[in-house]
Amino acid sequence: MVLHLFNISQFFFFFFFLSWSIPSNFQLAGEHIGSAAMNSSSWVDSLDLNASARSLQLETPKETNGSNLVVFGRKLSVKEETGALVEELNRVHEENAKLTQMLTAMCESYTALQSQLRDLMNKTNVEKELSPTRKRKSESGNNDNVVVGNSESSSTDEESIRKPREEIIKAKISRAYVRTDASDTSLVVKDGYQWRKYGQKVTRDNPSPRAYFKCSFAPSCPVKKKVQRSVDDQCVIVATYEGEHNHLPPSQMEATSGSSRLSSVSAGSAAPVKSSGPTITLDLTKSKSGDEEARNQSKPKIDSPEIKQYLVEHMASSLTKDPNFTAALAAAISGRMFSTKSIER
DNA sequence: CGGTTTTGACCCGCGC
DNA sequence: GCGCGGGTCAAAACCG
Repeated sequence: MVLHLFNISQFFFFFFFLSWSIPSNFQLAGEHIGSAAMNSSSWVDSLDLNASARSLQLETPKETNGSNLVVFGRKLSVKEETGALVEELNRVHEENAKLTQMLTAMCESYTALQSQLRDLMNKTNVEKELSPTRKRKSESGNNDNVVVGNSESSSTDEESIRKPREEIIKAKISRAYVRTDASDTSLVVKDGYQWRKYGQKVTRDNPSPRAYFKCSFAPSCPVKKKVQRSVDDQCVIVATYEGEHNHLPPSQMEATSGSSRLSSVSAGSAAPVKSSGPTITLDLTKSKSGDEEARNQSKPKIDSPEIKQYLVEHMASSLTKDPNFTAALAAAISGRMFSTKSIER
């Protein structure tokens, strides 16, 4: 019975710890989610789950001590327990702060590395894409964005009047390169969003067809994407995104189970068939301010109640999937029921 | 039955 | 003006 009391206190301690530690972590995730993309929630999960597991583990010796006191020592043990919990809480909080600090440093170095990589890829891409002859205006428009969107400011008034909408869209063009199996003919890039294919064309400069997609939330969401295999390397799919989503991904969980994924989600976890190697993904934002755009895309979203709601739900689902947690929860609840019954007597 | 994909037709800008 | 080529539309087919 006392053992169950300890369990229930662990249970509440766990939630207290969770509610204390989560906001700081989430805020941190919000600061860096632009660079870390969708991975941030996963480390938040693992961090908290590990911490909770550790806290449970650390308290197990007390159970044996408490069980010796049985009935008349209950009040005393609860007091001791409270003191120990406060102590433990302080310790865990300190540890959490340290971890947060480490994480911040890690995220900063990650961001720096990513920007370096982006610069490098932009350089090589500009060299590569400026060499072939450009016939179509739409493609040259993309290249204008490669040259850090100079055309937007330097373009003539006539042009801007003629195609104002296009200019706006061009300002938000980004590209993603996804490595897939060459035998995989489907032009599917799983990026967490749902797309509706509305056309396919064989272009002149590339034997492989180009597929045109609109966001499934269209017309409320104006985002489009073009997907085509690279001329140089048939294993590489080039996805060109136009515009910004004004909503959350329908299911970010689905995005992690695809054959080829955007962002740096671990490549080997759930891609049994199609991926021939590690998925190399580079978000080459071609607009004037690539980093700014990435931040703008992420920052307002992480602060929005939808994201918070999603993270809470994600957290809850992760917890319920954890057998240790469910076992502890069941034990705690049953323990609570038994203890209250015995107190009533 | 509703949503998605396919695919030929159409539109539009550009170069000649 | 005409042809070319990229982008889009929309009806039919397909699918769960």
